[in-house]
Amino acid sequence: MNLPIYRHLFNQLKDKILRGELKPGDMLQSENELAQQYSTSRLTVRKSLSMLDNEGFITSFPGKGYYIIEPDHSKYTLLFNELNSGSKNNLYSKLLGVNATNPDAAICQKLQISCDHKVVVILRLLYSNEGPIAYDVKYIPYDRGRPIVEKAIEYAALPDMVAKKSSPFAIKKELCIYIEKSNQEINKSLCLPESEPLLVVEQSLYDYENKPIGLGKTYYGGEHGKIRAYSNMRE
Amino acid sequence: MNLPIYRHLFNQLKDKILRGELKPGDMLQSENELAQQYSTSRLTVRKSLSMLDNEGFITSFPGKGYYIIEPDHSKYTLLFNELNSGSKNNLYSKLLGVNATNPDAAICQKLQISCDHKVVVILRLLYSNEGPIAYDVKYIPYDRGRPIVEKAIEYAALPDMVAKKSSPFAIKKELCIYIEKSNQEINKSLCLPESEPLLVVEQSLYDYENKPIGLGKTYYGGEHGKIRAYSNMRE
DNA sequence: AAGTGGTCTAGACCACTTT
DNA sequence: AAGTGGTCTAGACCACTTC
Repeated sequence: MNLPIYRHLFNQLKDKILRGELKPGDMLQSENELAQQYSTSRLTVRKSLSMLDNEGFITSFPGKGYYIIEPDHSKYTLLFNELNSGSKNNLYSKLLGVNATNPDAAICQKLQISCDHKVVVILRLLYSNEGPIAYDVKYIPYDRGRPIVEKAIEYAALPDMVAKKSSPFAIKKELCIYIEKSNQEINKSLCLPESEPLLVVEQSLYDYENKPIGLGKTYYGGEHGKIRAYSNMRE
Repeated sequence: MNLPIYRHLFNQLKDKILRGELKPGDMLQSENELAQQYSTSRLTVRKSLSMLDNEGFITSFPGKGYYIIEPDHSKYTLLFNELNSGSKNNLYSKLLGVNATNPDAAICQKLQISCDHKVVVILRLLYSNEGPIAYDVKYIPYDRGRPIVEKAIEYAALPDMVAKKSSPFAIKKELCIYIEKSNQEINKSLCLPESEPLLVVEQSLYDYENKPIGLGKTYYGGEHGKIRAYSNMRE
């Protein structure tokens, strides 16, 4: 094993917290006390404590000390990629159509453009070996000399479609998950009964100045419409 | 302003990454070079770099150097608390009923208990000033001398209901979001048309040994069924 | 052999809180 | 005044990669 000292101290403290020996509100020993106890330097202790801080277990107040935090039970991590739908490993994409049109008012509003602004609309069907999984629509404002690479249209996820001169880190993303009434064309493409409601994952992308640069709507039907999120302090 | 040195260096590097001056795959200067350039010590430089690492911008390889990461575009943060439904600040809770029963097979399976195991079922209606928002059901296995505080039943979120002797950090949580066919009783409670489908947020809680300790299902109808998630490297 | 990051020491000064 | 965390210095040795 031979863990570094800071790792060892980190594990011990984390363990005490997970076992409930240290509870929210409790104060930790001071840096100097811990350094003495573990026969190490203050810096090494600080390394352990800063890791516990980063992982959301403790916080510190100058002149006072370190305290166990009240955990935030409402925070989850959600992994979403329309081309990599969780459980299904082998997800394929089939291009149904591409065109530049004036979309309806709701889409224009979300993209913060006027109604006469041209928008590239990309329609795709996502399917596995067992059949269709989802119907996918992208709306990308057609302007600013932002080229959309041909290859990307069929096989790329939205963030990669709108990849720009600037940094991929500068993109801000939002998801909104909701039910949409059945849509004749989509339900047909997904081999679903006409009246079946669809689970929509709507993905909005914004650039560095918070301008919308892309909107994606992925429609899931039946058993495929399960979006998962998780939260775990233990790992 | 008078920022500490490590903060200053962190901001400068983060800025270069966000502006695209440093792209994924690029290598950073070495710790020693940066320390010289900024007339500071290696430790101070390392502090800046470890912060960039923590925030997912860079990674390092011993003997090689620091590299800009390819950002993970599929990761989102989702905030969910059945009693604090995002936009609506004032959310009230009305207890509809509590009983100990044997729930159906699907619930038993999710709770990993046999079908004759008693389960506490808590039914609540969540509403704002403008009317009902959601219908909420909790299933809590009735055993192990886990007391459920009376006050908690009406006004607590699931993680607080199953608060235990052990630590609140030890709980593992999962969410699953999906559509469920309309339910006569629920739709009526939510003042919805009989046939309206419902958006379900299913919350599973596990203890330190990965044993299920609680299951919550929150049913949203119509306009209230919008679950949001976000991702932002810029903040 | 030289350079890189990973770990660690033994100090120092500061602003802050507590007594 | 004494103790706390926040910042910082100037070293050191190690394992690793590159040349």
